Parts: sequence; structure tokens; C-alpha cells
Amino acid sequence: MEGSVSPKLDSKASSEESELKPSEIQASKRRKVVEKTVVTVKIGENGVKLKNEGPPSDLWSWRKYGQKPIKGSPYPRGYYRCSTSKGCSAKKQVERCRTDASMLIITYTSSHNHPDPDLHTTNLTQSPKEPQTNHCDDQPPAPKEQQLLEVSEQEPEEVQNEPIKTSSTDEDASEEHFHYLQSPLSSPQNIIINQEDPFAGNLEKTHDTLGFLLDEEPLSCPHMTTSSTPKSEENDFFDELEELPISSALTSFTRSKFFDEGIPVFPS
DNA sequence: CGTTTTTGACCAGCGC
DNA sequence: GCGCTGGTCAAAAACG
Repeated sequence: MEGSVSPKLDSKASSEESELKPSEIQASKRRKVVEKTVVTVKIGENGVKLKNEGPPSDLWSWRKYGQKPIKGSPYPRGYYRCSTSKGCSAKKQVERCRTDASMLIITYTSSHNHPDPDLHTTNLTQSPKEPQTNHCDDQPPAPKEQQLLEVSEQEPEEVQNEPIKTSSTDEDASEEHFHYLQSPLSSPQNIIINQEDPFAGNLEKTHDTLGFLLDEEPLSCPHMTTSSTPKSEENDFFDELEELPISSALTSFTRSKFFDEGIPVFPS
């Protein structure tokens, strides 16, 4: 059925192409230029334990539809699709940073065409935006809750395993401790989320996250970093990797970005 | 029984 | 034009 591939790709492509922005799409036309958001998550212990905890790793349900080993990286990349909504074309790729085993690189593609389950419950009345059609990003319903974020122009992954903490003080970021790093190289937007930071508090996230965070240690696990990572750890990581060790905060924030059209402008 | 995960194969885009 | 890599689908199996 070679013909069957066309339709599916077509539908996907058309959907994505419609929303992607000419200036924000990936520069490298490796494949179909689509809207991609790269999120680097530092999985201290939070993420790892996530699966053990009750709270879902994501506000949305993701269904794994494939996994492939990436050249140059000892870790495979998992491909997930949003299963929360049948017609949702949101996808995400999860892989581990080859330079830092404790870092997860999640690449979000497309956006959800349905309200966030969690927020939905809360804003149920205010955002009855049903998937009337496919206009998901046409209407930025998401309030600019978390828009102020640290924007830096550095490459997170290329650097050492040292989490880039914009010393800008961050505090400005009184709103959150998320660090957005734009990567002019290939990704339109790189977001670094240091879960080790007590960011969740400001993110109006669900108690689930907090609870799970609190349940775990404040952070840390310096001994398990890169080169010294034992094989068992690797395997274990894979296991976690597939579990989507992402906190709801991350998702929520990502969602906002998508719906908001995200990605605040990067002041040069 | 329904949903999700796993694995292999196929296809498309890009580089050389 | 060929080869390589990445991305997706489909079938089967596993799990709740």
C-alpha cells in the first residue's frame, strides 16, 4: 500500500504547514519544516520517579508509536502522539541528551487541537473551545499565564552537563524558573526546564507535580551523570524515558506556548 | 475487551 | 543515482 502513505502524510503536512510560521520554523529543511519546540528537561530524580508516582507525567495522554536509534547518540528516540484526543495531531519526540544522560530532550511538534485536560477542568466554562475544526492555534485561548521567561542565547546541550542557569537572576523570573534557550542553529526555540528548581510553585501547576516533587529529594544526583553512568542506569533510563518523565508543569507551559503562539519573542 | 507498547519494515528527504 | 538517517505505520503482544 504505497499509496496509503500519501494521505496520512498529506493531512499531517497540511495541518502543520498551516500553523508554522515562516520565521519560526526550523531553518534546516531537513524534512518538512514544521513547528517544533525543543524542551530540555533535566531529570534529576523527579522525572525518574515519575512513573512510580501516581500523577501522570503529562496532562495529555501520549501513545508511543515508534522508537528509533539515533545516529551519534547511544540513546534511542521515542516517538509519541497525543492520544487524549482522537483528532489531535500533537506529537513529541523524547530522547536523552547524548552529552548528559540526565537530560531529556523533548521535541514537541504540532499543537493540540483540544483543551488541556487539567486546565480544561478548571477553565471549563471559560474555554469551551471545542475542536470545531482544526483551528487550534488560530485562537489563543490560553491566558498569558506564563509568558515571562528567561531567554538566553546559548546552547544548552552543547555545553557541559552544567545546567545553564541564566544568571540573570533570575529572579525576574519570579514567575518561574524556566529557562528558555533559543537555538539559532536548528531549533526555533529551545526551552530548558530545570526540574531541579522549585519552579512549580509559580506555575500554578497541579498539586500532583508538587506532591511528586516534594516526595522526591530536592535534587540531585551528581554521581549519575554522563560518562560514569553504569549500564544498568542506562537501561533504567530508557525505561523512564519511555514513561515520559515530564512534569505537568512542563506540559502546561508548553501548551501555553503553543496556544499562545508561543514562544515569546527573543530580544536580541 | 480496550488501550498501549513493542518491533520490523517502508517511505521520504538530504547529502555526497 | 545511491546510500544514509529520520519518521511513521502496521501487526502482534502485553497489560489493566
